[in-house]
Amino acid sequence: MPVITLPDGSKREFAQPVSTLDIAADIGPGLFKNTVAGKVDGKLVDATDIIEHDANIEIITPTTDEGIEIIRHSFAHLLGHALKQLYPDAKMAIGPVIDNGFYYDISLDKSLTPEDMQALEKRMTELAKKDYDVIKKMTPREEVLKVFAERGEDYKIRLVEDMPDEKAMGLYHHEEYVDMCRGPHVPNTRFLRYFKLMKLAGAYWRGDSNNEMLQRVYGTAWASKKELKGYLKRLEEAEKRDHRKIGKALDLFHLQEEAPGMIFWHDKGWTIYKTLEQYIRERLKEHNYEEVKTPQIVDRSLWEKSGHWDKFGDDMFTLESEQRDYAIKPMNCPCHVQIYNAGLKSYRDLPLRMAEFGSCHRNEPSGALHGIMRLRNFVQDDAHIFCTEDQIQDEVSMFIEMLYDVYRDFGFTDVIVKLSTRPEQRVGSDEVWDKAETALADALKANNIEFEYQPGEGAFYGPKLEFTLKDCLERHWQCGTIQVDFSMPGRLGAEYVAESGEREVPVMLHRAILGSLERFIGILIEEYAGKFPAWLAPTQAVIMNITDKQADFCTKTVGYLKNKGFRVNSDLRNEKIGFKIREQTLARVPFLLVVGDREVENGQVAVRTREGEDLGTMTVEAFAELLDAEIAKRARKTEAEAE
RNA sequence: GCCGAUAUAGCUCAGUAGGUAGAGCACUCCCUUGGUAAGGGAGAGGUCAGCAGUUCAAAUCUGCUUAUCGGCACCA
Repeated sequence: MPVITLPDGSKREFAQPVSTLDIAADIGPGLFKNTVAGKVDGKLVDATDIIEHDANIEIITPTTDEGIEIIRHSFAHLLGHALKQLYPDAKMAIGPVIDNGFYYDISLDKSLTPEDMQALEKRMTELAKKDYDVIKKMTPREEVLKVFAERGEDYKIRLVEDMPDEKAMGLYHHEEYVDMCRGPHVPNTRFLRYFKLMKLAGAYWRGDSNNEMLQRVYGTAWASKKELKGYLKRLEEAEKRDHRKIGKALDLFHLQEEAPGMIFWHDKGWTIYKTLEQYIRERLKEHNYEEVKTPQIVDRSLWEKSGHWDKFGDDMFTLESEQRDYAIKPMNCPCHVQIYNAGLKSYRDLPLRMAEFGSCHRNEPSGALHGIMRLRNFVQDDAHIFCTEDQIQDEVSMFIEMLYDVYRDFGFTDVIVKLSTRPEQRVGSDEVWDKAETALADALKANNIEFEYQPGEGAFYGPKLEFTLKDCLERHWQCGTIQVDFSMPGRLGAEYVAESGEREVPVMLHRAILGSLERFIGILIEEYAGKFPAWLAPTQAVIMNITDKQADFCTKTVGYLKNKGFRVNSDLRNEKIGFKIREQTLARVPFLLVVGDREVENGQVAVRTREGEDLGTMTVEAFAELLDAEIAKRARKTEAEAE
């Protein structure tokens, strides 16, 4: 008879096999009511699954991470239940859990509309309120196939066919609706209360664009009303940080129909851009990079040699002139190899670090464009390091340090790092790949950086590290990267004279810290919600007068500060000071300087931050020092803030 | 590229029984010279994304095109 050990170490013995629900009931009615599922010897099971042997049991309640995940998963079934009632012709595909919610992919001739989504939501609520029991039945394979065949669930049958070794599947009966799942699921729909259907979208069956497109319904689900409301509120707040909205509101840039995927930078946005570029330039100098500039348009033959014409031909912008084919460069590396090749190189020249703020054009699929995060024309803080195989690890390690140092200046602490390893189609021997992958991993480990592997996701020419940042809606964007390339130097005839006197082919490391400057600025806008730290702010301070009488003093002060290299403006409009403060605050200017008769008399300015903090009155010289100090801090966080 | 939605003044948005457009903010002018998040008044501003079609009549209905948004696929 099973002896059950609970997480606190206490043991209970039962006269016959029991379920997690039975155990919960034995402990108390409150726990019984809150039992979503069980965890038997570390494995999640349905609350009704029978435990026959001695085991360690944990009871999963809605307030745990596992509990809410199960609830979300069951919401997918509830959506299926409602969908099949409203649209009996729908064929159900998959309905998994995702961050904050769930979705279900279905096949249906009719296109679902937002109104349909409301009706679905209503039906789901009605069904859940019936508090019906969800019945799990382990069902033999043949019967499962029969059930789904009767119900016309073609996709479910294909899913069963995907699991040739499984003899039986868990079928979950939601009244007349049946779904298949590994589980566990909630034992009763009373756990399914706090949710909202969020959006409709298309999605390819099995995630393959060669397959038909299904309709996907997304929902969010939570264990309590408070959490649901909190999530929706967070979403709403996050949307206010959208770089497209702020970019327009702060007059940073715009895009228009005539140049899809390409930016028109306005003065203020371009100021940020230039500051960023100049900053990186300083870092490059510190790390012994040389900077070059290469042509925008290059003859087809070079792209054929590099392999891009074959592999990415359709994604390049091409043009023809005087019976020659050209491509607008989609990347800088082949051009950098041309510079490397100009003049014989010795092993003494390596590592050779060649940087360029290279403007690239790629004809991205229309559906991929996204604000300034994904463009058809962008500039990378690109560089290529030509080195020997033995130098790879040191170079990678130095690069990682440099990258993190830069990211810290922007206040980024949450960086997702991925190591993509050899894909099926690749160049180079396994031995060299081993060496390169190990070099990348070791460099990360040496810097104490957590990372995840992405097996098979490397480029055909070598493995790569990706440094990914998140936007306001938690979408991931790759920014920094370093990639080992065994292929291109050889293809383009790069070589150096080794110590032995023999000619050898160097390895090439492609690397970028910000990635695309445009994307990085997009991320920054969302990270700061438009409140750029002083060193990046397009306007660092605005000086405003109370009445016309102080206009001259303001103009003089602006002149003084501009002379010192600060980005400062005056606001001398015939408006009340409250109005000007409001406007400049909304424009996210970090420092607002107010000048009235009192200040003029003492040769001072009254300083206020955009957060509304009063820094008191001070001399213009004192303010210049304050601003200098603020700029020098960049956006680095103190240790406490970084936590 | 695929599925769906959207496109109205500089900006944010109203405008459902088809009858040649409206608000707030911004802008211009006038009054106001006022100490830390909106002082008052007047005025100007739109080929309703583009192109076809239906109709006596189209911002409104239909089709196509373009762009944008949300996903999917892609991302050298």
